[in-house]
Amino acid sequence: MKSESTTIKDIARFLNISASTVSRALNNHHEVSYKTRQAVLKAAKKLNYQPNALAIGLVKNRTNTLGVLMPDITQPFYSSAISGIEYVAVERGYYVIICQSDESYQKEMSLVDMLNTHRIDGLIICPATTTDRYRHLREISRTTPLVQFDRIVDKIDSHKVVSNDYQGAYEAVTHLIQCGYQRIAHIAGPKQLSISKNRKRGYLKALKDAAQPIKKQYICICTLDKEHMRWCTEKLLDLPKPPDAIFAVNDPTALEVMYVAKQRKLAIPEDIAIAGFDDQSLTSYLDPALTTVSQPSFTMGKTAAELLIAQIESGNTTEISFQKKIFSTSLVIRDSSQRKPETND
Amino acid sequence: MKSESTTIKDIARFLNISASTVSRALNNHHEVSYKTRQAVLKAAKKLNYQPNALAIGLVKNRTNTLGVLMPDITQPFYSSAISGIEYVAVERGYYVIICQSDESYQKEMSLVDMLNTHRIDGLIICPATTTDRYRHLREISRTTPLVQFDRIVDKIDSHKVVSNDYQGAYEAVTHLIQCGYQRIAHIAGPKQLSISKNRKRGYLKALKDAAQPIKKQYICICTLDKEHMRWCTEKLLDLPKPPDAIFAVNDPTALEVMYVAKQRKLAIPEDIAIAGFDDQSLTSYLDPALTTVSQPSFTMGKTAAELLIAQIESGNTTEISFQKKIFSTSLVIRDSSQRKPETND
DNA sequence: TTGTAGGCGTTATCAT
DNA sequence: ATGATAACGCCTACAA
Repeated sequence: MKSESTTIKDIARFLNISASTVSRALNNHHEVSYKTRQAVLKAAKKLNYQPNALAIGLVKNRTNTLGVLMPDITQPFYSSAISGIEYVAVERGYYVIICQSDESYQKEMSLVDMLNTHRIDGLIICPATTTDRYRHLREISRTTPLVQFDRIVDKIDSHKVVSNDYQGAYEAVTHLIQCGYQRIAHIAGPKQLSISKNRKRGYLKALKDAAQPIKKQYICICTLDKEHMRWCTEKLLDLPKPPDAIFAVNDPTALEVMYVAKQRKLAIPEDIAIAGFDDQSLTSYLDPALTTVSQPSFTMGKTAAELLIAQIESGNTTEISFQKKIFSTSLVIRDSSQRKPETND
Repeated sequence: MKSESTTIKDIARFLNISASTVSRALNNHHEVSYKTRQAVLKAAKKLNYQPNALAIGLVKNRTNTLGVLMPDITQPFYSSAISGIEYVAVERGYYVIICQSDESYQKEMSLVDMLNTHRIDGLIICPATTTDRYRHLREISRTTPLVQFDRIVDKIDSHKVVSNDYQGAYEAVTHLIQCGYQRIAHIAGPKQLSISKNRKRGYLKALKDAAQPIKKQYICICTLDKEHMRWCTEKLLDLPKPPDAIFAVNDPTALEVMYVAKQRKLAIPEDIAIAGFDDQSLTSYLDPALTTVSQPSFTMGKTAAELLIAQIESGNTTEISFQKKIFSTSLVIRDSSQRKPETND
């Protein structure tokens, strides 16, 4: 079935010229006569010629292909970032191979391997929640330009693109405090993730700055499994003095908090306020609409691709100075955190 | 940067044997002594050998790679299908290249081209809304196994995987009728899409079977742009006799209907009922929770991959008899369509 | 069991 | 301006 694709040799034979001339004509090498170029292009069209990227990659040692490895492409934050990556990739003549690790360290490693094997020109990666060893990153970064995205490992040298998780969390929690909530809990992400650490730091600092007590039992470390998100929520709500607000490490978690709260017939935001992180597209349609920290995911994706392509095309001549781009977040205040919406109106 | 990857020649030199022996050892060719195989494997590990998929693909004319081309990977229906595809692909030793057309015919064509150029072994495709010519499909299907997914073109020979759109729509509209709604409108998808046609047919048949009048002004053909979804809703609600229920061609559309209805302070489902199609993950969190038609997207993806791989591995010996797998849907009744929830309790 | 040689489709170098 | 040739990394007859 895959047998009869035409090659430059076929074109050459068809026109009674050499394969190298055909190759040159196809690649706009200036040293080929207008006439032959036209003939070649015409023949190529007629014979339905499709270049073989494998062969080209083999000789050029370049594939014009970027790898993108994300934990879960169904999450709007990632899919929006992917759109941003694709946007600049296409513009710059690169193809994109998208992969998802499903938050599995094993799958992540095997995918990095396959991407390496496919000789991608560069990789944008956001590690899985379960990834706590980084040899695969360090190794691929020695041979392939790498950009770390969102969840990063500081000690690994590469460009990095993140948002200001610390600041975003700080603002969200400060907002809750200003709304009068007194017992603000936090469902945090796995400890090894940079975003978890930074968002938790923001949470703690906000409490501290407002002279609110920090209580250990109000902080729950979540694996980010759906089940565990609910379990954490239940645990918090079952405390003798349950929290009156929950700041969740991300929107999927906030959603589960809301689910459990509704099941318990708690009024949101009267009995309990909820805030998330990400600004996923549907959060504004929820009841009540979710207060959350918005990240410029599309722009972040674009930036990651730009850094990556720049590094690829730098030719590696000089030592690269790696950049860490930190994007500002913005707090989106909606109904899930405003105890008395529209009273002073 | 991409220079120093080790090849089988390096291993051969290292061990003072020939490259072909190394190749055989690496591929478990039974005619190689246990001793040399062990030595080769050890050396491969030590030198950190990574096979070059380009070279292998070039000689084998097989890449062990499947292409997946979807309109929009952010929609849960598609991303869930992709997960299903990946699930069986990984199991069977295939890699998956995911692409999205962003509902653009141009992008779709150029992506098909690039996938072809990369010599994928097979393709699973769901065409863009704007795709109304199918030469690219017909052409790639002549050289590459193809599975049409969800939105299909009947006249193009290939395996097909769809859900029973007609039946699903019929059941949804019948449900609305049974709930007592009298003026049921339909926001349909673009005419060229198979799913639009079939869901509309189901809508019409349900009205007919219930002896409800079919009114042209209650049917709105939508491009599936967000703006146009809202515009269609506005148009329907502005009718002298506005509908008391709207059946939307998919969940994103239903969401926009809900948005507009809420803006107009219409009570759902008292003033107007809403039903969608897809059962996207967040629809159950909405206010009110959305009645919708659920499709087994993950299983559909799995099936598509299975059919594709079977065709790839059939060796094309005999003429293939193409299958059309039609999956049953199931109606998920939630609050957006039940005029008096919890009254008889 | 192992080595040699040729080829997969393309580009690049060197001639002509 | 064009052609011949080697090379990219790997596999596979065929030969030894």
